[in-house]
Amino acid sequence: MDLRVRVLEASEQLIAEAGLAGLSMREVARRAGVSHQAPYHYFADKAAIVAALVGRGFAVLGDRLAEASAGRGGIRERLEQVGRAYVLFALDEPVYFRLMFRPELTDLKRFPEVEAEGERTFGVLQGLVAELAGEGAGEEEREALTSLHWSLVHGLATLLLDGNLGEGLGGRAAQERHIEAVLRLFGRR
Amino acid sequence: MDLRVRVLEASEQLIAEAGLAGLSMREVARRAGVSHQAPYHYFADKAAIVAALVGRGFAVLGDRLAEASAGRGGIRERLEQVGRAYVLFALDEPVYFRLMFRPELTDLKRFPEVEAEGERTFGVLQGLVAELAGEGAGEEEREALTSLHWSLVHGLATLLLDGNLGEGLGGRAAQERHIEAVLRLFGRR
DNA sequence: ACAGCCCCTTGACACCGTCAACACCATCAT
DNA sequence: ATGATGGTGTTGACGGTGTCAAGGGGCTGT
Repeated sequence: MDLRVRVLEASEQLIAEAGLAGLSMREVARRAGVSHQAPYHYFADKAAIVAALVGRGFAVLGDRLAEASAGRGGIRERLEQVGRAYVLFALDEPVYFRLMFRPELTDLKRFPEVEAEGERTFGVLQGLVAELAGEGAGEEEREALTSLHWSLVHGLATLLLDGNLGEGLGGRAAQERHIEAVLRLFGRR
Repeated sequence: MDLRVRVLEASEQLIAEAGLAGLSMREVARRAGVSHQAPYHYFADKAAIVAALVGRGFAVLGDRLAEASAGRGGIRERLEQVGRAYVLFALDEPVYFRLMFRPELTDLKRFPEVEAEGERTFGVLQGLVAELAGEGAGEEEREALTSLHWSLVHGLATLLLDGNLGEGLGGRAAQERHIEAVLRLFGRR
């Protein structure tokens, strides 16, 4: 099989096992069954591996958000669907989600195509918010409304993922109920 | 001067200059003007240094939140003040803020007193939200309301800090205006 | 004078990311 | 058929890291 994808898969698995700090070029090579330099034929350096994973993450999240936003219902309902999809993505794919928002690992400016993928993903939310704001809204208000929605789901996702929202939210079921409660509260406005 | 605090200050400065990934035990020792093993007399390992900084960060944030929550005005106004203080803390002390929510660096369970400091800090927000919810509210609803508020400000802080909210928010002034706009939007409910 | 402790140093080890040089092997033009 | 080429992988080295182990020097209390 293509070494390139083997490297990516080994990296993902390694992070899942040993955490972000445990990602090691040499261990990845070992798991892929090649010498410690082989991965360098496909990735310029460690940051490039991370960037590739981040790109994948953005793609998957983008798809999920697009799917959620394409559902039936009014703008508010669809926006809530997108928010739910965002938070659930973080819980489903903790490795990707964490990687995507850990700028000290990648400097995405070095990888413009990944950055572009990120903006495409973000665009889904942005478009929906613009629709909600209506034609008459000024740019500033639209931006604030976007930040409001994004901040809420992003904050909820990260806090939940890092276990900061109390120990009562141990199981997946409790987390999902909590997400629903928060979204419902937010939607009542 | 106490080597312990010199180590902490060198660490903080080093992170500010070289980023979280740039924090190195040996470089810290070098900057403190001691041998590479001297810091180990005060900190068991690298994670212990980070934990000490995190504790400091929680203390400072806790003070700021307490101050903000003690102002005049109704619950809603004070809650907004607390939210503002939270986001501004992230912008004022990016090193601390980032450290505080990067669990792969510390495993706070190893440092219960730091964890406790964090919970104390969190308690400020929690208390205020409880007041807002009123006596009649159930535990679940109170928790959801807490998460709602915390998620919003936490998400806003992290997205702003990582430069994810668009390039137009380069300067501090623009950031503060944006924060106000988002908080105003959120408060209108 | 001497034992003990605190603070610190020196030295080693395994591991890391990455540069440089080389080996293999399929492809392809001659 | 041959020889050059280029993609794919190797081995080896370098300087850096975190941390363990051992020792050293100067107070302090006896």
